[in-house]
Amino acid sequence: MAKKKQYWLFKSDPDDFSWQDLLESPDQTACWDGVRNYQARNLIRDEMKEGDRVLFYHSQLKPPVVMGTAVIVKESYPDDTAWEEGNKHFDKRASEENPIWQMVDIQAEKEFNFPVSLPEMRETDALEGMMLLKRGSRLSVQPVDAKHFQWIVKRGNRKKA
DNA sequence: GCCAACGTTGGC
DNA sequence: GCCAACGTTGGC
Repeated sequence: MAKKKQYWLFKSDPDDFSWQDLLESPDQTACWDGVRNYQARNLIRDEMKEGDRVLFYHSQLKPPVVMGTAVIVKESYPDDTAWEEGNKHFDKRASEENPIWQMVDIQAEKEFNFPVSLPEMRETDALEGMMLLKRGSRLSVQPVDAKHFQWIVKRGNRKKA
């Protein structure tokens, strides 16, 4: 059953995992491990499909920016870092039999000519209602409307002067 | 570095 | 099941 393509935004603190880290990964592909929030987990487990496109967002920067786009290349499977002793995201309740947490793999698609900044997005009427722009929105993986995704991609990929 | 918003924990 | 305390996220 063909499903309509969906769009997402993945946040990452670049000190933890950056766009550059993704580009330097084998096949420019990495597993998105360490998500420890149920709402995010449910999106990963139930909603994300191979071929869905992703905005790769650097949080914590001044200003924060969307760096480029990626594609989901592997649908959800257990996040084994959850039961890896000493891992930053270790969860003592998790095990191979009861993984609790899930992850997907993403592959870099295109680096923007111009990273699109948060303040720039905030002042854009066309992005009205976008989850990222809502006050107190901390969800680290979140759905993005197609029209919002397309605006950001167009903006990021515009030709350099 | 500050702090608001949010999710989780744990006592009752 | 409520809710206060706490820890974390993340913009500023």
